[in-house]
Amino acid sequence: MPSVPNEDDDRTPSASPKESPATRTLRKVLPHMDRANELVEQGRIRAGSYIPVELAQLCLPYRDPKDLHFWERTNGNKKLLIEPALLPSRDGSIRRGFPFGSVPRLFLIWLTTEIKMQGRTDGQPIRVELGESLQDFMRQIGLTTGGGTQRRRVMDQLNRLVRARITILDLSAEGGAEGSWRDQGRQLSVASSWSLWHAGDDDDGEAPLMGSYIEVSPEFARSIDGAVPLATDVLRELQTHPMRLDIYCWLVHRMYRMRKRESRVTWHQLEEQFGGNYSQTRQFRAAFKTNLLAVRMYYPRARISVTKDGLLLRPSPKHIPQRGDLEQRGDKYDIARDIREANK
DNA sequence: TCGCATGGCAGTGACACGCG
DNA sequence: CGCGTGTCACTGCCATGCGA
Repeated sequence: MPSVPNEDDDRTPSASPKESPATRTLRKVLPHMDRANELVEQGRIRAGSYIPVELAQLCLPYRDPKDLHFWERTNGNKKLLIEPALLPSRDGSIRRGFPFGSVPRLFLIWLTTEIKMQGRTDGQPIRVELGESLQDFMRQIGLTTGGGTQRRRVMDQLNRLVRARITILDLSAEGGAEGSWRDQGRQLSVASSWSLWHAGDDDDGEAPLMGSYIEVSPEFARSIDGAVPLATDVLRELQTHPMRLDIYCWLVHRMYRMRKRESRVTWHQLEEQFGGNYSQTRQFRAAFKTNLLAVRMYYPRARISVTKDGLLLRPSPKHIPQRGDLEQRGDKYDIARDIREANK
């Protein structure tokens, strides 16, 4: 990522010049505008990746939840529950860890896409090879190749994701008489078995993922029916922002499935779905608006308005044009309109 | 109640260096 | 030459506190 040189020595935050909210929002999202317009202009918004519907609606942690016993997110009558992975160390000790950040999100998308490409529907176990090497794999999921730090992080997050217990609860189950109630849900854990080489265990330090594979759990394999199509080029642009990845997947899915004339989502609902652990709703609101602004640059035809109460969604052309849809080219992004809305 | 300023913490990327 | 490791700067998420 190119870093913008600063004229003054601004390592001391107090020395930074005063910025209006609009300027700050602009500074955060403007780098995306040219790139977004380029992708739309060149017709490069096309399906190349997929994500299961449940995971487009519910979010993994942005940061390490550390010692939490479980992680939960709610969207309408669906709840995502993640129990931490139990991670073996070389010395035989076990530690707990949640998958978090961009890596597991991108990996889930990559995995879903791989399964879809295999096109298997015979119900037999699906085995996904993780690539010739870790670098190869990282290129596939759009992570820039870096040094050993990056590779270790990816391996760590893969282990966390593969071993974590993921459950989708259905909260719509009606209550019975005398206070009785029904609990309904299903497992969505990623793998039923796996074989992962750890970089540190390699004798020569080469090709740490050679021979690594994941056998996809039947539940996860089933979840890719009707998976949401995403544009790989957009994912690459948003990859360093987990919240933007979540908003992008959710927005594409909502517009993909939208049947009603309009749909409203309150700030409370958005916070339950996307919010990290903000202590105040207004803090979440500010962060969400900025990130939504960045995402909308890649989906300029999404008819979405930010209101005092939340979001107002209207039926929109699909993000990924399908056969028969009109070409998206030529749709320029109206940044002025969205800056106004983001600062409402 | 809300917007805003400020700052801490943690994750991430770039880079230099050492090693085989 | 490729990989691992450590360091530093940058960035995003989030908290605290103040004033309108």
